[in-house]
Amino acid sequence: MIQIDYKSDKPIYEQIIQQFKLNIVKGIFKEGDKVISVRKMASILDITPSTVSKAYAELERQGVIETIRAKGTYIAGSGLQAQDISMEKVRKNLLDELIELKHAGVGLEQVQSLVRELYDSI
Amino acid sequence: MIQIDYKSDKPIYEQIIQQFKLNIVKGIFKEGDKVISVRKMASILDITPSTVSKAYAELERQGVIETIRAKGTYIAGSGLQAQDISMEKVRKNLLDELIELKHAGVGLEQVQSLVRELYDSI
Amino acid sequence: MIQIDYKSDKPIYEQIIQQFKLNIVKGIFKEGDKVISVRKMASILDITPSTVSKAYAELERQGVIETIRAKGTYIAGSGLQAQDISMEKVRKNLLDELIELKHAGVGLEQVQSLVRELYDSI
Amino acid sequence: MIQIDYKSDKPIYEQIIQQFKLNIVKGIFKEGDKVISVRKMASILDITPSTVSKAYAELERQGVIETIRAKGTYIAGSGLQAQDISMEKVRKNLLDELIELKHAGVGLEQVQSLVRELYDSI
DNA sequence: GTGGTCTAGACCACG
DNA sequence: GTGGTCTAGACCACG
Repeated sequence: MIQIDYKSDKPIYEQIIQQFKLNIVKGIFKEGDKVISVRKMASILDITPSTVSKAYAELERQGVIETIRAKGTYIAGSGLQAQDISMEKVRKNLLDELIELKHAGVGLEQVQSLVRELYDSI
Repeated sequence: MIQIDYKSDKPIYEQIIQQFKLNIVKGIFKEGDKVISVRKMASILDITPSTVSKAYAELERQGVIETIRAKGTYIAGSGLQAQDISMEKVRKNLLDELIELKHAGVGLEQVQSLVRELYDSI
Repeated sequence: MIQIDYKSDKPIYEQIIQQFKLNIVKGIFKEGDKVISVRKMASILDITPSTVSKAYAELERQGVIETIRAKGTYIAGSGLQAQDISMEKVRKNLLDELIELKHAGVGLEQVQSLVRELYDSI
Repeated sequence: MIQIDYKSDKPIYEQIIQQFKLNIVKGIFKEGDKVISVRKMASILDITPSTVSKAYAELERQGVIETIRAKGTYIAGSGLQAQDISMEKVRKNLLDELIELKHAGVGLEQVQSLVRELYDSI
């Protein structure tokens, strides 16, 4: 369910966050689903529980999951999620990549086609 | 010419690299233009020279600038540049942002429109 | 009568305690009223009886309810209750929120108006 | 500058956050002031750096401080801060204390007077 | 059993 | 020197 690239320069806790969002988009994680516990996730991924904890805390802050005391963690409803996205940050990151592409001589049409391909692959 | 956001989480040397590419795309920097020296750039931006050095080294590696011994550094021709772009990395980063957007419920058409807007603003 | 927010970070037993006080203030629970048993409350709220037990024990310690051996539990008279409030704790918690508000630039008058609104809503 | 009550049930990192806000309100910390480094704060308070780090991360999320890469951390402008306060949470916590007070028989006027006293003491 | 807090470090990129 | 990430745990309240 959760694929971690240990060689990536992207922090593990960020990879976990992204994988959660990916699984939700793909319909693998559905609203109300119980999320594997911090300890179990940690032992499966063979990382320390604090790293998983950090990811879960951020996911909760973003409204992606909800924690119920001493019971566990659950996938939240999609209602909460949409509003919390930091569009400003996404725009900036997107702009960074587009500068890279435009500088490399890739035209808007090719970019659009790449975007479509990637978006549909999600 | 070079705008640095010191509060950004993006490393300063990466910001310099990006600003060079942006200036080239915008036509502000043209092939054969002399590039300000490491020391001058460092004093203008009020940062340590080694940071500028790191940026220039990477720009040279990517074929964006060329250093001619004892003469100085120049903007390279666009021929060299195009091939060195790391499409793999751009794809990955683009995918990251698209996951974020799709999870937030932003549809492909809206994404395309955002991409067009940003691309054209460059 | 008793509303529990299972997603809240406030412990369930504390929520029960507060709901009792709220019901008494609102006149829904009156002196001498029989209080539902631990087991019934637990099954109604779908929580473990020990949690209800913990709430009742604290309510009794605070003089809000009284247990009469083998007869059951009852809402106590208001005489007992007033004195047991931990003003020190309330002051501290109140201060915490006021610091938050003052830091956010909310003036005393706005705070007073908010306090009035909330107090009257109880 | 930063007073920690090690006996308090309030987490240390939350106490640090609150002390920052208090110092800003009191004018002890001013916009642009350099904030003591994570390591120094940790050694002064005799706690582990990760706890200070957690507090700083949350303060940054709230826009109270800003981190400049490898240079250090600074008190942010008050412009950013006001908007980020979670009024919902403050309202809830305030309501909790007001229920406690109303249940204890404390009238609105007394509450207002207490609020004034505490607010002015900040 | 659950997540939250904290310890006491290590290693890292950045500047 | 700086903050960010991660380790490998301990202890805790809650249920």
